[in-house]
Amino acid sequence: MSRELLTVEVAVFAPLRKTFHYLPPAASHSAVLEPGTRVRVPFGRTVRIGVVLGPAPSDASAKLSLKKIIEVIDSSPTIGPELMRLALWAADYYQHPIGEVLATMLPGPLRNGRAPGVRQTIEWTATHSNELDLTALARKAPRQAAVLKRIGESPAVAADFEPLDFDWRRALRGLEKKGLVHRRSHPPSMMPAPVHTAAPVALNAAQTKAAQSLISAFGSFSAYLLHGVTGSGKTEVYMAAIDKVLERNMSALLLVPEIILTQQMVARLKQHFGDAVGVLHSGLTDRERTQVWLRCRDGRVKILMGTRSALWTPLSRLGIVVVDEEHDGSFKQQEGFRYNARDMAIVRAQQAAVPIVLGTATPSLETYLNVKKGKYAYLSLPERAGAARLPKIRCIDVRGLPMAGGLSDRLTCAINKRLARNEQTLLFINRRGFAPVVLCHQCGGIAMCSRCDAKMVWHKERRVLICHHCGEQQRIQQIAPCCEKSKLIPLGFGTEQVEETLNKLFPSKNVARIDRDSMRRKSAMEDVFAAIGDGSVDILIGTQMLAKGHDFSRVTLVGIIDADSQLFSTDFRAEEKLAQLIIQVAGRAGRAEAPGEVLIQTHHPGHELLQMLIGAGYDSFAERALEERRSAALPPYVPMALVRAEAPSSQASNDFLAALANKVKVRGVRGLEILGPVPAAMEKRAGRYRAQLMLTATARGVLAAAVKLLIDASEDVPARHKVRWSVDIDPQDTM
DNA sequence: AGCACGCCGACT
DNA sequence: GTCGGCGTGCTC
Repeated sequence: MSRELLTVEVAVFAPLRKTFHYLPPAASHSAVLEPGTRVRVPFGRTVRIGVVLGPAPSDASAKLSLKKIIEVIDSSPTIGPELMRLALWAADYYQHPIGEVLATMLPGPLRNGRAPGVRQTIEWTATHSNELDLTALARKAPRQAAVLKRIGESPAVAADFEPLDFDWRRALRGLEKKGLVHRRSHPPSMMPAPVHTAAPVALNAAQTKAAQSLISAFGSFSAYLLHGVTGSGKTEVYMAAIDKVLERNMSALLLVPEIILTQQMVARLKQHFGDAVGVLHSGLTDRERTQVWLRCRDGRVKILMGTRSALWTPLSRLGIVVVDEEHDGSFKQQEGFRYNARDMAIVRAQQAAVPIVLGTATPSLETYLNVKKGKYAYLSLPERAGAARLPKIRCIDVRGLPMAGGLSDRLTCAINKRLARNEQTLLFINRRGFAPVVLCHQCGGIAMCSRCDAKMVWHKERRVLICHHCGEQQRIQQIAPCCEKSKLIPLGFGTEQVEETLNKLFPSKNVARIDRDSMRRKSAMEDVFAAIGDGSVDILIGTQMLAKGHDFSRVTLVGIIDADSQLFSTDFRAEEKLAQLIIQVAGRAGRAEAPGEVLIQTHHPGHELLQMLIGAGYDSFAERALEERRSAALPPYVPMALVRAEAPSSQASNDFLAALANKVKVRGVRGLEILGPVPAAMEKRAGRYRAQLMLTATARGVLAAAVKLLIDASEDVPARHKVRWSVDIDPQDTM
């Protein structure tokens, strides 16, 4: 074999748009250097981790003096052929360095070259050695007794003890010492395979039809929009399809937006599928994440439910992909490797030749268009399960109405009615804190962030002013040292203020607030949701955080306190997002027999979007919005890319982007439109000045070529080191 | 991204 | 005379 054949091409974990060639380590045989294998390599003066892409092209390394791989970390590829293919596709589509793409795909420890240490699973068995006296034990050591009771007849594992809200590990140690239990550990692969015994999911006619369509599509790629209002039972359709996937001994990938808010779905899946369910979300430790990843790869997890990054998890014999709430913006990663997990899920399904279903009550305009073009099949669940009816949506024209702390008296009146009937109310305002603007009565000054073009938000409870963009905090006293005795005047209102108003208006009622500030304690969320469930909360006030996923069965009134700020945003997706929010929150009301009502406070009740949405529904709104996008030549009709730059000076960002734009313009790409450079909507953020270049094109290929050209051209722009810049393909927002 | 090389200002 | 500022260039 020739020497060249042994050299391999490696994607080093560095943000470089190049790959590097290495010789195998002395002791190694080339056979183990398959694509996807992790290696430790000398890189400059340091050592880095990288992934083997394949044999190096024979001519490429001729004139280079090659270094040797220090260590081949894996005995078999950590990134299998399917995910390697997806990674290469994504790196090309998003024009992102392949090394960084591969690095983001892996859980932290694997990214750092740690060996995938498989944790042993420990099983606990009761010994029953000497007919123990349970009542005596219960008196002396109630916790140990409770743990022992859990073990019962069959061996128990950690998950069985999780519901116990005390230190059960300690109790187990105690029991072990007494010889009442003993442990046995085995590698997970030795654990008995999870048996799927659940009864079939009960479906109504529409659900059955939808599930049947998915099931009949098994074995080849096809995409579906499952369009169903909240409460129409999309989850049952997924579950019924997944049941059939499991019957074929295949696995399922289920992507969701924000898992903390989808606890109900996790619970239902676990109840139905038991141990075959794995969950990945941002709350896990590195270790937990790696364990789930390994369990998926080894086929122990058959149904993986997770947020964005779960997309990159290896699953043996993938049978179906589900993206729930596909319209949600959180599927798009907003920094680094800016991929859209929903779009990549389509590609993954395509490459794996399996069906994919996108579920939502409010399809994104991208998905709508794909249905119209016939690229996605349309499945709908028109009814709400059970007797529940959809709520009425109405505007409150607040012009000239008396307002208290953001609440019009008409809204207050509606809340009062619910309180009298012992029903719950849900109020939304997309601003945390007490007041978004603070004015000094003495000098008229408005508290601004020193590092951003943004106003400081008053957080009354914490007695600070906070910048919501960079996190900077100022103690209240510091804002206007010249006017120490001055009264501060709050302008506008946030969740804290609305909460205060509600407490004043309804002193005998319970008001709960849900936003990032009130949920800082880890168990806060569970506590509040429990309180809501048992009816001890009368009014709930919160940010969008509240709009996702959770069902509140006793809510009959939803109030949107301020729709106006989103009606007139400069971002081209703002209206779409607001429409989705309104329909999504409407889905939170009136689940049971009691019909719900949605009230939107606005100064512009005649606004076309609101009229359309309320009068004709989301579909009509979407048709109309698509028409506007078409005439404005915006996505989804044209592909778009954004080049973002930030630097310590406004000029540096601007000059750099202008230089890039010129380099591309000189080449005269046909069908390409370059807008900018323009300053970002909030130019200064965290002390850096931001600007952007917007590229649109008549076709994907044109856009891709232009972006490639631009990236190549950046090499000869001397100012490139003065700015931090990135390419964003299919940007979620253009601010 | 690191990391070092390299050429100009204030210090034990 | 040095220590260190961050501009520039490279990493198989």
